[in-house]
Amino acid sequence: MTTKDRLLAAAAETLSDHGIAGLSARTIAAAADVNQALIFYHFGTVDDLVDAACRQATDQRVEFYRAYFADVTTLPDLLRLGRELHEREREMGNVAMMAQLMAGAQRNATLARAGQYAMAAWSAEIETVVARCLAGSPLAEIADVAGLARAVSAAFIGLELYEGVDPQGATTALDALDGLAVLIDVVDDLGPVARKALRAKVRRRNRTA
Amino acid sequence: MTTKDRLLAAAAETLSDHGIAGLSARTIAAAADVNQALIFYHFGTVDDLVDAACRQATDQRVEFYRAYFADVTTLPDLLRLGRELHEREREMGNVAMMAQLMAGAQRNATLARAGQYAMAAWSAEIETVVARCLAGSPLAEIADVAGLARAVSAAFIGLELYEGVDPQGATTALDALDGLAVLIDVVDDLGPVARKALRAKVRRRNRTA
DNA sequence: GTCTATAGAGGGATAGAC
DNA sequence: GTCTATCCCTCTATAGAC
Repeated sequence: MTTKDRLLAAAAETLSDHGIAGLSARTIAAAADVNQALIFYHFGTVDDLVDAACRQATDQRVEFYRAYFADVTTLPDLLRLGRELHEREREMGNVAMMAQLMAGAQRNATLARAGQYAMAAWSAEIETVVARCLAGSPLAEIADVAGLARAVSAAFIGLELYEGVDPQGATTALDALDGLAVLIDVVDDLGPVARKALRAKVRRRNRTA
Repeated sequence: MTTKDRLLAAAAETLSDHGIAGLSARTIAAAADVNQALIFYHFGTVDDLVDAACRQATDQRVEFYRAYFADVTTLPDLLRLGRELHEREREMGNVAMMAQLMAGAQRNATLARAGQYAMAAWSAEIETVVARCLAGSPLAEIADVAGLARAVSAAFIGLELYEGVDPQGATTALDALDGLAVLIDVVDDLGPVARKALRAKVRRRNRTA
């Protein structure tokens, strides 16, 4: 493993372990067991290192899940995978890394670009799966899949942060969202008359919007 | 306005303006136009000041919206108020403050308590309104209102952070969530037979959960 | 590529005058 | 309560030896 790779891995790890407020060239170098000056030799600035590290970490995790996502064709399956992804990435610290990146990105142009990249990568992945699961359901006509995928990604970040301050509350929140899954069945079980009325309602809404 | 009050206001403002990474006794003191040493005289540590500031700011905003919430009795009204609240608090920087607080709270016990307090305050407020709006609807049987209120609060935080890195993406995300509102009508328009089937389905799910 | 050393700025916190 | 001055630490970044 090269020094550059050690630094990239350590930067992502430090971001999730110490948060954006505890991130520094020194803390990253210590985690990588690398001389502090090498950060500036290899990456120029700390921000540029963090930028590269977050992009790489995101690419790796999205790539890892691509195979799992490919198997998902129904919304209940997707919900299960979503919860599994939440648990696993929580342990891996990847969502935490994203959350801290997003917090730092609010007033930092370099991190903002990295944050946008990471959100776009996850959203695109989620979008294709949701679109596949919704094919044939009346929900496909109701939902803006691209927007929904972004909303889900953003909500993940918020839930991760909430879990950090109130784990019990976060569990009840996730359970409540799970519970809403029956709504999907309701729409899918709609008879032809009700479906037609629904379609008309959606059309009316889209015209006024 | 006393020095203490100036510091409280400046701390909340600095947190949203500079982020948790740019927060320091010196930046807060500058924003308050107050001598830096007075932070430690009045609050002991910077964390304790931020803690008090976030609690006070949250109390004030929740109190401000209580009257608006009291008028809301239907879910469409609630959605409108939610979006209005989102816009206004975004300008006021209150959601940004919350988001930065939550990011800092992940590895800081003092901020974690403040974060938990703020989330609980908003969630409690939202919970009572949602419960009122759902009264009489079959949704009341499906939804865990307490958990849902927490999920909504957490999602707000995530959307705020997302908006900071990709405003356009955040708008499509919010629009997509708005679009799902027709699902509420679908359930409310269900006939008695479908309602009974839905109730049975929910009971079955709750038994296995 | 990697190391030590250090410049120069900014950080939390305290002492002590007023 | 408020001020100045200061201690001592950590920060980013660079210079220069190896």
